[in-house]
Amino acid sequence: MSVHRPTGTMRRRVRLSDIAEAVGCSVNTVSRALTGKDSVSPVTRAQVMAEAERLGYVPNNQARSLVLGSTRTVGLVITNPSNTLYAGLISSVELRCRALGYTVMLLATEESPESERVAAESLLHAGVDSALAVPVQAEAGHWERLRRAGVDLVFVSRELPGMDVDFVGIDNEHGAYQATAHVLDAGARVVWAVEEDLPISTVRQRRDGYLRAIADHAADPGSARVLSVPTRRRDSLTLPWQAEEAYRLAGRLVADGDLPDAFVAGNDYFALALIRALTEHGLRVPDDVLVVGYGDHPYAGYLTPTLSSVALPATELGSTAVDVLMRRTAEPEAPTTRHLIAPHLIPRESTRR
Amino acid sequence: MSVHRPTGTMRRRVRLSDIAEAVGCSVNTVSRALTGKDSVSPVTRAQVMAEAERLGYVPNNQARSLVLGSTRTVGLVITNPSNTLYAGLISSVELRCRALGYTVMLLATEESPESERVAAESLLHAGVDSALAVPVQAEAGHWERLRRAGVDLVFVSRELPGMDVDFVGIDNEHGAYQATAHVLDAGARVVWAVEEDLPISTVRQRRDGYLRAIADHAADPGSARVLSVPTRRRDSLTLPWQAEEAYRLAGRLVADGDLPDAFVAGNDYFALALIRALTEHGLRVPDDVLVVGYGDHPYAGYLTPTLSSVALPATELGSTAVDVLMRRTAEPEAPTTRHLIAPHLIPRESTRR
DNA sequence: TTGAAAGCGCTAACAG
DNA sequence: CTGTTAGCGCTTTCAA
Repeated sequence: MSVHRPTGTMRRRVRLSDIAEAVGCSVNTVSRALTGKDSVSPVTRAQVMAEAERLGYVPNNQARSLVLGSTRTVGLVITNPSNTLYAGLISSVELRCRALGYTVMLLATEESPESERVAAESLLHAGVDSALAVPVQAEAGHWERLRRAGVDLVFVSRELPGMDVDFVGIDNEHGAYQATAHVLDAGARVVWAVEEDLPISTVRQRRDGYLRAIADHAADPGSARVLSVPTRRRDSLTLPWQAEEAYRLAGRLVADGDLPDAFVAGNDYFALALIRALTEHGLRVPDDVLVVGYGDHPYAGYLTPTLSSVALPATELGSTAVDVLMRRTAEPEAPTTRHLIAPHLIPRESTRR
Repeated sequence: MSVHRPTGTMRRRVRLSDIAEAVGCSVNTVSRALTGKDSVSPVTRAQVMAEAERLGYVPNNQARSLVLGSTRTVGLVITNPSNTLYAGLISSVELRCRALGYTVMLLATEESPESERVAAESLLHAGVDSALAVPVQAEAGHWERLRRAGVDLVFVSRELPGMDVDFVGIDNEHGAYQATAHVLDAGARVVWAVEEDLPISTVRQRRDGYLRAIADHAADPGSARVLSVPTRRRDSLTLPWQAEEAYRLAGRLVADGDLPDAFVAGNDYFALALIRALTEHGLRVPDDVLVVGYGDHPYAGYLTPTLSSVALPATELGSTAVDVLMRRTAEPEAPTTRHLIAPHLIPRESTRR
């Protein structure tokens, strides 16, 4: 522990007027020179630039935002940064926004409607120009209010039924369809789906995809069954989601001798937990039961057995979302759009017969 | 696709003067009433509050920041949001900041020094009051500049040698020591460490811990060996870090018949890749070789074998970091502090003899 | 307790 | 091409 001392001189922040004084012109001219307006003589501009550089001028964004009426900030409301998909989303959104000269204000809701309402409120206070949100999907009042306040909004990953808002998501129906068709192709006759018990659009879409694949390909469509895993979060941020619950679920099924030929899991955590539970009861994957995951966690290719899973293009999701947001800002009256990005199945050992 | 229409009236934002007019007092009185100053009569205050509520007043933070000279924003500079530890950090920092009335501005550097410099610049422009950063650890010039501009700074997770800055991190030396001592206790005689080839403090600390444990407990200290895995990122955001490289490394070792009794991995990805490579070559974990991971990924308890790993308290890391930051802001001249949070080993099957 | 006036740092009109 | 003037919405002196 040493004594803290501000390194160097802790001088007052440089303002336009400082440059103006140094150069010998008006504040206004400095402003125009710096913001690249053409109504400045080359020589004056050069002087201003040089002086700004020398003085280490950093524009005051508060002042600028105040007069311009725009903060060049986009809000990013995420349910859970620890979810691989959303972690990737955060990265790509930040990257794209920065490239466009926007700043990202991050809010995490942890799947709590209350927290989400507060988050929307924060966005309003912060004066963001626009926002990207993965809605918790309980209420929509705060989102409506945000838009009414002039904040452009785009929903990502999950959509809110009644709301006429741009949406960028993943084609989960297709993803689940692929996964299901895949295990059916691999010879499974009875295939069950395991999903989160959250009332969100992604879960519904996956279920639809699963059911459609069963209807299209299964020998006995009546064997379809959707198991719901309790996912109500109890506490923490760092999470084995409700892998624990999926694990218990599988344990019960095995104990009851009630098993399908294959499981289509709603996420990789579930898949892993299922495999673990099956393995502990002496069953083998893929020999006795096939398991497909969803999300293609970076771990998937290194597990034993390696896990077949549906890869979700997080990066594309994020960059597309930002692009859509920018387009919306540019053309507020344009028709609402809906983008679905196709995920793709990556077959590995867990479904190999 | 339906036509986009701003829901409801897209009215002008409500200002203090609107409230003042409605109530019949001065703007100034409204301001005092709203900010809880005591020099306002109870009745006026009530009127103001009511009117503000009715009109849906939202303070303009740009204006407020401009005059107050504070944005109540903290910058959070992270190398990689997809890293489990940092994802947890993001959540907990956001949570704590929000509770304190601060907003989080997120920047991701992707381990690039150049990107980090730009990030620091962005913080300056955005006018954050303070910042939390996981430094890439190449240069420090931009951090110095940030502090000189009056931005309070706290390094998280990794520290920068020469800089006299508050630090909140994990006691990796201790973590690696525990992991190493654990496998030694479990009967391993030759234990090797596998680390990332990044020139960052965490890697160095883990190596130190490993070496100290070997010196303390190993039958043959000369058998110590530290393997470095190339981690230079080539492209993407979604990453199996360089699990691939670790996998190759292990493959080569097996091919050469050059194996220890146990591996102490620098992260869980490495551990998983090692296990996979060993398994593919007919070796078994833990029967033939023990493997300990680092980070305790939520998956760890569901792998086969379940993975022994060192759990890192991400939540505590984040909340402590914010607390330290706030303390620094409150007392700019206080001595620099250094907090180390203890991680703890979670023994599982991969090291069970 | 309240109001008038000034100003945070910047940009946008409008003259010159 | 440049300077003057005004004002973004808010808080803070300072009088009344």
